[in-house]
Amino acid sequence: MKIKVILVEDTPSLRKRFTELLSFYDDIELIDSYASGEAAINGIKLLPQSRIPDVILMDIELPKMNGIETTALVKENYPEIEIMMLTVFEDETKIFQAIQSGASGYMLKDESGDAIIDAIRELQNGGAPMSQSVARKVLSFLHPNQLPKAKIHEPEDFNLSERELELLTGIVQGDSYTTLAKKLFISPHTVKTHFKNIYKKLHVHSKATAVRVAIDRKLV
Amino acid sequence: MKIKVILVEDTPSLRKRFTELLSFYDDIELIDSYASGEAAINGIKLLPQSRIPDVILMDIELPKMNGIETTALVKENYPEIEIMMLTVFEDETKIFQAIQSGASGYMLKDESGDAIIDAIRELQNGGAPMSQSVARKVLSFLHPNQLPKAKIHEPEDFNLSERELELLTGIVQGDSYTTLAKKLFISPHTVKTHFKNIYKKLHVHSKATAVRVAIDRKLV
DNA sequence: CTCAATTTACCCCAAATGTGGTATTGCCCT
DNA sequence: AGGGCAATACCACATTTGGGGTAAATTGAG
Repeated sequence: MKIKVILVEDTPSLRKRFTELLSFYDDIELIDSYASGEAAINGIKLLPQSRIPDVILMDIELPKMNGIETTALVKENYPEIEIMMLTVFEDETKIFQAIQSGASGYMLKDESGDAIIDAIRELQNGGAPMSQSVARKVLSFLHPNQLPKAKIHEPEDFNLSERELELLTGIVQGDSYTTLAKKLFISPHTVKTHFKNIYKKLHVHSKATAVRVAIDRKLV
Repeated sequence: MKIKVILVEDTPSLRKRFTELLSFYDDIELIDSYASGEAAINGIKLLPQSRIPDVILMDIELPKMNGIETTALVKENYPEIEIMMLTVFEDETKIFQAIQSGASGYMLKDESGDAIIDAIRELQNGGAPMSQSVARKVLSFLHPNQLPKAKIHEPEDFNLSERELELLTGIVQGDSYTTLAKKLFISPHTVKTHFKNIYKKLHVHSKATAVRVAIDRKLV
């Protein structure tokens, strides 16, 4: 029995690449491909029972309804379909949301064709294929004490300065004032000063609430 | 440069199996093997800098000090060593604790030799190799809809009691121990006791991290 | 009924945090 | 040249927190 696959990808060149890739393997059958989440949702509805896919390759960065929302919708109606996210980004938030929405695989688009094919098979087989760096980040979600520190910010139009955000990120990741001071090569006094200012700007009075606000407002 | 590996495994037959396995690959060098956590801790201390391993293969089921405790100790002193757990069980609690203790790989012992070797390479390379079923379970920790499943299971030591969840909700909302005590009509001492227990279950050591974990894992 | 888990409560003490200050340096902007 | 602001650093002091104990009453399952 071939693994029935559906592709959701808006970039024509990538759609072509994956279509060709899948056609090479005779244990895999590409049922259909769609350029948007809406099209996929509607398209799958029209399929006869025998054509319901086993696996969906889902681009995260889709126009309008993105891959994460689409995944949530698909899983709602077809919980047995396995979904593999495809993306160029290894953004922690996206990874986390993708998993929450019901995806069981998360591969970066720059993986080799072989890796993608293997991942499809593994997914079908009950596994959870992830690109190496993604797997590490997933573990880090469960590992409060040493979360990855990467995090590159874009436009900082907020009240908080760059530095303040850096400090805030630190405490969200569980650092104490002193460890934060060591990490940033500044005095613990300075860290305290920064937090006094951060607290004023966020209108909070404790680390715990600062963490809460930071996460809620997606500051970090 | 060969990948320097240390093996911690108490079963002689398995120690033999892995020792032989590793000897077949010339990009991997078995530095030493130990039959207990204590021996490993002491042995590693005596190694010259140049012989500090890159990877430790750690049996979970060790006598006295188990693999999880040993891992935590090793990572405390050598955070750069990558640790791969080896076990016959795919017990959710063990998986969770292993990750918390600092392991980045988790392979079942019945994997093929090739799979183990690939996993060592992947670990060294920044990945997080996991047996298929383990990877699925890891995702399930992050999947809110499947979390209740953990509750059905055995004494999962990360399952907070009703009351504990109530307390946790309090601090996520910014309460201090004392205000929480007033709200719940209990003594501040009791609040402290609860948090000591909550921290143990969540494997955290501060309000800030507790808040982070609570939100991430959708406990509140 | 009995045992285990939960919830309650207290002691002690070290460490971390929150708040009030003041002050210097360097930078951008006008 | 001067004003504003971000980043740095320090002092002092009260409060909160974290971690080590111990131990009671209550509840629930078997």
